[in-house]
Amino acid sequence: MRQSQPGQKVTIFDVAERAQVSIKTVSRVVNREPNVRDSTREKVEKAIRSLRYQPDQSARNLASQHSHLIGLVYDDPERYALPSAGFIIRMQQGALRACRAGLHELLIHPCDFSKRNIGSELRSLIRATRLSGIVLAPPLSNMPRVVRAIHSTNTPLVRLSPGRRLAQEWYVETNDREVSAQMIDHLVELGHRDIAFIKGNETHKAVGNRYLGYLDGLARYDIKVKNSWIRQGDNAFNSGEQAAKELLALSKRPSAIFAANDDMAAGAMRYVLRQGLRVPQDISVAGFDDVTLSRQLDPRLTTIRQPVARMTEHAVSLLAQSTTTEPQGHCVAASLAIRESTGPALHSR
Amino acid sequence: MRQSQPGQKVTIFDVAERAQVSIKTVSRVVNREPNVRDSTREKVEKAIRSLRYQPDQSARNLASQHSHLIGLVYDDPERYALPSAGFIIRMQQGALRACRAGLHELLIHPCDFSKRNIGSELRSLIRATRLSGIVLAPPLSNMPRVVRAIHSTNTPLVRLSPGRRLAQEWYVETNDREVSAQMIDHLVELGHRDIAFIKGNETHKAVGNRYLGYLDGLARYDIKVKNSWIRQGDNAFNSGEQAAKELLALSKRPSAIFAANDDMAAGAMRYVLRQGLRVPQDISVAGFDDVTLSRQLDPRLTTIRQPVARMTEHAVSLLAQSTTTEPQGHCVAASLAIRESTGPALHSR
DNA sequence: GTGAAAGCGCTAACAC
DNA sequence: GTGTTAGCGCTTTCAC
Repeated sequence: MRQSQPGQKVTIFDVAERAQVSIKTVSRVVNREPNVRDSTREKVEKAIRSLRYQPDQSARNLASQHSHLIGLVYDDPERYALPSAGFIIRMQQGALRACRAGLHELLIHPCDFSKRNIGSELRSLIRATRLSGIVLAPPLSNMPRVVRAIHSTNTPLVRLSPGRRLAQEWYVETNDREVSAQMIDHLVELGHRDIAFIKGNETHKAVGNRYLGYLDGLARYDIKVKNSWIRQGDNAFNSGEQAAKELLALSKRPSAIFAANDDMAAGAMRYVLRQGLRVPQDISVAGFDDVTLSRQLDPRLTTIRQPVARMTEHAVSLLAQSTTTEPQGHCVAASLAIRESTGPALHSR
Repeated sequence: MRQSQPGQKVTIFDVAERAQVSIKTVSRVVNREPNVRDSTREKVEKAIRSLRYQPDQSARNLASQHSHLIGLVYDDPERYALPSAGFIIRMQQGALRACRAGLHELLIHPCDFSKRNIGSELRSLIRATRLSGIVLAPPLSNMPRVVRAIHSTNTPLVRLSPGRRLAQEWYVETNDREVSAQMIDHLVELGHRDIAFIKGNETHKAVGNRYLGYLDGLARYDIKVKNSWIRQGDNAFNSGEQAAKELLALSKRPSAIFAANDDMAAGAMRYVLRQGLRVPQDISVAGFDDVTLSRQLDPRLTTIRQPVARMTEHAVSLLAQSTTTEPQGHCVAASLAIRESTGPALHSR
């Protein structure tokens, strides 16, 4: 009858009474702890179902001294034109998936990575909410100051795409370097050997790895690196446009342009098209990230799909084991998304 | 000395002792309650600062019977190609801003709006986390089933862009209809009178209002509505492309196309350009939403900027007053973002 | 395997 | 204005 009284909160006591056990046993069942006889477990589960019992998070948090809250901390895109929105959403999706699998909730905490006191901001967040664990996204995951601040609170931390990985730390990364080399494979297969590269912002180590992958790829085919075909961008659309402008102004033009991210690739492609050249007939263009935009461009952009959601999902699930296991890293492989912006090299046809 | 012992948690008792008051007084100060003498307040605040006291959320949640957690519930974009990512990010930004101003944290809860049991899913979320309030985004905010489920839990709810507003309910909306009419003003000023419209998915009432605004705008200039110039889309890029195809096949073509959202406008623009027509010289195109994409198209899309962040921010702050005040609605005005995809009508030059 | 009792750190109700 | 006391609903010892 209890369950039919709405407003009356069903507590662990009600379940215990109904199942004829102690509250501790109910607690064990709820928390999937061992040392419960199967028959007892079933009895309790039945009581839980019939009463529609749901443990009160606040109470369990207070008693257990942690919040069952996972913090997802990333750079605040408010200052940008939101190019990273898709990235953030995918992180959130992955994190939420893992949170639901465990018994966690997700707290999002965007913050301005250029701020001085970001360390104390996070410390204060952690103290107040007693975060059970933190997933830190790049570029914050590359900032020693931030990482140190979190470590000082003893809160389990998993870093996403950390630049330099320290020993004894949890992290999840992707194979930026290897997959970038694979993009070169793809271009070479199409007959390209004159491949330009637009570098991204070097402070983000993972982006730097893409450049290394480009070099790896060229080396694989004994293609000589040509410095004038390597331009420095800053991850933004405009810098891609600018880089393409410089590349097209060269006496010897590349037949393909590979940019360290999609925004720059999009910028480059726009410039190429505006010059009256065709993509991919005259010049192939490839990016990295597979942002939403890449599918909406005309032609649709060949790019590399980062497994952002799966990385973040994995990060959260690592957090769950972090109290019992030794720190470990994990790599989730990215994959090529070959679309219309890359095609056979001119000379090879 | 206490504060120098890391690991030792500073509690309200420590502060009370340090300030020579009772814990209740400390609690009053922390919660900004009245009935504290200024001198006492200062004394307590000083103690708080010197001990670096931070109230424990879990404890306060348990005692106060609510979580200080605001739930932001929206449709899960996982099924889409993430066109709505920017929208979601902006909602989150606004919500976070208001949460920080109040003493709240933000819980995000994307969910699949096509799922049957979404009502019980939310009820269960509410029971478990004791959400202090919910902000419900469209299209969920238009689903009676969902709204009813939340109301049944007595959790304060503010709906974003609710289609039909019920009496005695909290909501925040924008002036879709009026601002759509303003877009017509803009086009008419450019000399257009042959203006087509691509309708969006009608289940989203706010999108329907954009169509009404289109009609309002035409009426304002005594422009006769031409049914063949009104096409039905489904909010997706492809449907915009399709609509443009149909429009261009007409013997009498419109000189401007206004779509109920940016994705459809982008689709339309792509088709127009692919036909070898120029935008805006031959045909003007306008959208609605100001998604990131709209600024990256070539030409950049004239559109309408929804104050999503401000709406959501306002919604969260309404939640804070919801226990003490009568339900009320609020309207945050949208504004035109005039860019390159609209220009003078052909005949007028 | 299971249970009893003692908190977790705070707020709420009421006394002063 | 301020303090006292009793919970909030659970987890954690530790005993059996």
